Amino acid sequence: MTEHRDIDSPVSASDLHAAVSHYLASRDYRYTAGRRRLVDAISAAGQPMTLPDIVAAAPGLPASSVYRNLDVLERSGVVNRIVAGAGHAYFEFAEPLLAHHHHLICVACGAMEDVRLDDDVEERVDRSLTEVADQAGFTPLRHNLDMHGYCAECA
Amino acid sequence: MTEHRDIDSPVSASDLHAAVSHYLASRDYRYTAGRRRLVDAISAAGQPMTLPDIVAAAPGLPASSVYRNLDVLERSGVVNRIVAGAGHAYFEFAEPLLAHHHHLICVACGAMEDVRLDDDVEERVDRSLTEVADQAGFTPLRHNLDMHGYCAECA
DNA sequence: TATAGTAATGAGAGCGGGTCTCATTTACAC
DNA sequence: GTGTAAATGAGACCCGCTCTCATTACTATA
Repeated sequence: MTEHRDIDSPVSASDLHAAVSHYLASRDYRYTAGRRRLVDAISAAGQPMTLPDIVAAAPGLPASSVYRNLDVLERSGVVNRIVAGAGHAYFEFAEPLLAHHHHLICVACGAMEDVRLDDDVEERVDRSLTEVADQAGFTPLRHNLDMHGYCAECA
Repeated sequence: MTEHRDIDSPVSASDLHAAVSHYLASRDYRYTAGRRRLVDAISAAGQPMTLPDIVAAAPGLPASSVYRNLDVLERSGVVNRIVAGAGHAYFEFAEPLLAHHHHLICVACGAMEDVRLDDDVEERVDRSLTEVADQAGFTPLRHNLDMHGYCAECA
């Protein structure tokens, strides 16, 4: 299982399990074998995965358990759920475990690729959004910036 | 049915039907009574609507016809489908009929509000994204920038 | 105005991603 | 060890959405 990561991770692979364990423990969740296999699969992929991707990477895990544990991991801040369009949702590590980034989403085949923007662009977007949110009495948690189009293969 | 629009529309209410008719005709679609009622409902709401919202605003329209006609309107570039998370998708007028904008999405109640950012921020985001897309051999169509958090009522 | 021919409609069955239930198993606390 | 609570797995279930198909409404041509 090769460790491949398009986006630099702030957490080294060796610390990943320790970090996840800590996140889970802070919510009184246990870091069981099944959840460890999930984390391994997502870590090895290095890009957003659907449930079939995950099951393919960790065969034998029943769908109901995978969905439930992805939910637990999401609730604990370990994983983000990306609902891009029709079909399956995508999952990847959440921001503390993976650097802030965005997605190129192919409207033809659904492929999803991680990309980073310049820090100053990020900063300006964040400032602008926060300002607008304030005016609306909205309490920001995170923003979500995706680009939709055709990937290299579908273009 | 009061005409209420959070985001300024580039198309006046009186021209709306003419514009929609033109978009549909360019795809060899007809502007039928049912589709006209859909457009009226979305126009009156002035914010993204789910299917139950639309049926409530235009009672009597069967769900299958509404979904099919929303699909036709989307294919013709009249309407955008916003898949924000679990539950229903949201629909609103597409960019030529509604100024470019983004969304504040409440993670608690699912409410969705339209907001605009400064033009220069938009421009920088677009330039930055296009650059990154080019490097990946990705052909951009549009970008999607949403803020997730708690709305004024759920905060 | 009659007549095709084609698009649109409505009702309901069907699909599929995701969730719930519940009996069983596993892991932590004492 | 023992008691208690969490986690698991299998499958039924839910629900947003799409498909099918018979019927109806347009539209184009003569």
